[in-house]
Amino acid sequence: MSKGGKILLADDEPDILEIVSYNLKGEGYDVICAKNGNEAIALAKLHLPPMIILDIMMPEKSGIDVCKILRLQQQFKDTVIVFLTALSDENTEIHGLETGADDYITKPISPKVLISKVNALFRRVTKEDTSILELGDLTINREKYNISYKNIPITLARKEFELLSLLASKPGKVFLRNEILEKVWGTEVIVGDRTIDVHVRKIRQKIGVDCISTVKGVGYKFEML
Amino acid sequence: MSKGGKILLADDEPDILEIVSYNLKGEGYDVICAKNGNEAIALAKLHLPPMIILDIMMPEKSGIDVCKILRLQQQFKDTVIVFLTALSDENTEIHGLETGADDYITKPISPKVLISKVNALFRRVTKEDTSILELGDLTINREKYNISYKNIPITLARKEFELLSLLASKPGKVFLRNEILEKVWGTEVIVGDRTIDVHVRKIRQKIGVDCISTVKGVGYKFEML
DNA sequence: TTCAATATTAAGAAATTGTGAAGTCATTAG
DNA sequence: CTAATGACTTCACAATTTCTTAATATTGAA
Repeated sequence: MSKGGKILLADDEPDILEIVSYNLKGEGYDVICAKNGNEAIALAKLHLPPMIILDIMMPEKSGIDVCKILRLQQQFKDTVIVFLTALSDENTEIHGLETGADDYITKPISPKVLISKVNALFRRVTKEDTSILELGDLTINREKYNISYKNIPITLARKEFELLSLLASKPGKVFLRNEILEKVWGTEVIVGDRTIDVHVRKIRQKIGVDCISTVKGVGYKFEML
Repeated sequence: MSKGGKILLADDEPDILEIVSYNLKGEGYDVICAKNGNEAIALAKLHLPPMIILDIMMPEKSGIDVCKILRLQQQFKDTVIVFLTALSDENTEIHGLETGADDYITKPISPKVLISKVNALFRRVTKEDTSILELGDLTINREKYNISYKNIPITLARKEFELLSLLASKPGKVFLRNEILEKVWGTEVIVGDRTIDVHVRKIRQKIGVDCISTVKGVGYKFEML
């Protein structure tokens, strides 16, 4: 499942840039790299990423300086800013958080910790309250991960749920097969042509009412009849 | 099923007043109705309800005005204020939140969403019973760090307790494995894939009833069956 | 009618979770 | 100080469910 979030990463050490960006890309993030503080500020203004990871020790401008400068601007009010800091320097860590950072990651960087933190922070900003969808007799509860038709609970497997959830998020809209693959399966996973059909069939079968209609040659759409 | 909470509801449309108050009363709330802004302020001062639902477009004083006025007074510092707003006007929504509202509900009003939000907000205010959770025959005492099933005390280890406590804090909600790791173990600690399962098994074993259900590929949820 | 697109089916691949046993670590009792 | 205990984690593999594929039938738009 593609997360599709942009992350601006700034560090003067090419190795760090390389390893961190590799890991984040593997998680589906869009990574923009900067080699120093000034470049970071310029790219931040250009891309307005929801998350910025800054090394503290950088030429031109330190991560702390960059953070201070960005925080002064309204458009970076809600941006998540994370510092990269050497393990030894605890004072800097504290200093960083006081400056307006949301978290910090200590070097040497453990890919697992990095990913875990980034995911956690990202989830915090992307929390949508679209948890309950009501569509006629059909109720989809994203939080409870279940659906019910005429108040009778129906169990869907993960892919089925995500597929239905996607289609139902915009009733009437036709989702192209590509679009569905990208959002439910992600860009990296390749599956055969018939996979979507099979899932659609299972959903139709389980719900018992045809709320998904086929638009031949185009895609599928959710439609309560 | 009386929750015993008072809610002040202000709207100039009798139909809305009717339908919202009907639904809230059905949930056990005490509803006080006001037909305009001034009446809302007067009734708020009289009853001091823990929650106030305000339509934005009202004669005499708009919901936003009412909110501003109330927020200036110490006694409404912790009152939960929710706006009713027409779906179209997104700017107003934002404006509302900036004015000091806690949430907003868009028209047309879906009873389920309404109730769900009101319950959630009410729960947030009524934080007192955070320490003792009662879920059917299961009682979780967060303060004493122990639980009992059908009045028989059961001893859980710390991680087990925290895990159960987390899941039970939102019955029905599916907690992703990531979410669980983050909240019980923290972002820094990395544990293997099977760790959560093992703890879940121990909890199931000790309680004897399967109150934790697996949502394959997603996570776990608490559910008294 | 034609034919590419979609539906259907069943089977087996793949992924995820359950389980028992064993190992590590810290704390406590003797 | 040492052994014993219990909490926590890991591992290997079993059990289960979910997902995908491939083969065939059916559909519907041009």
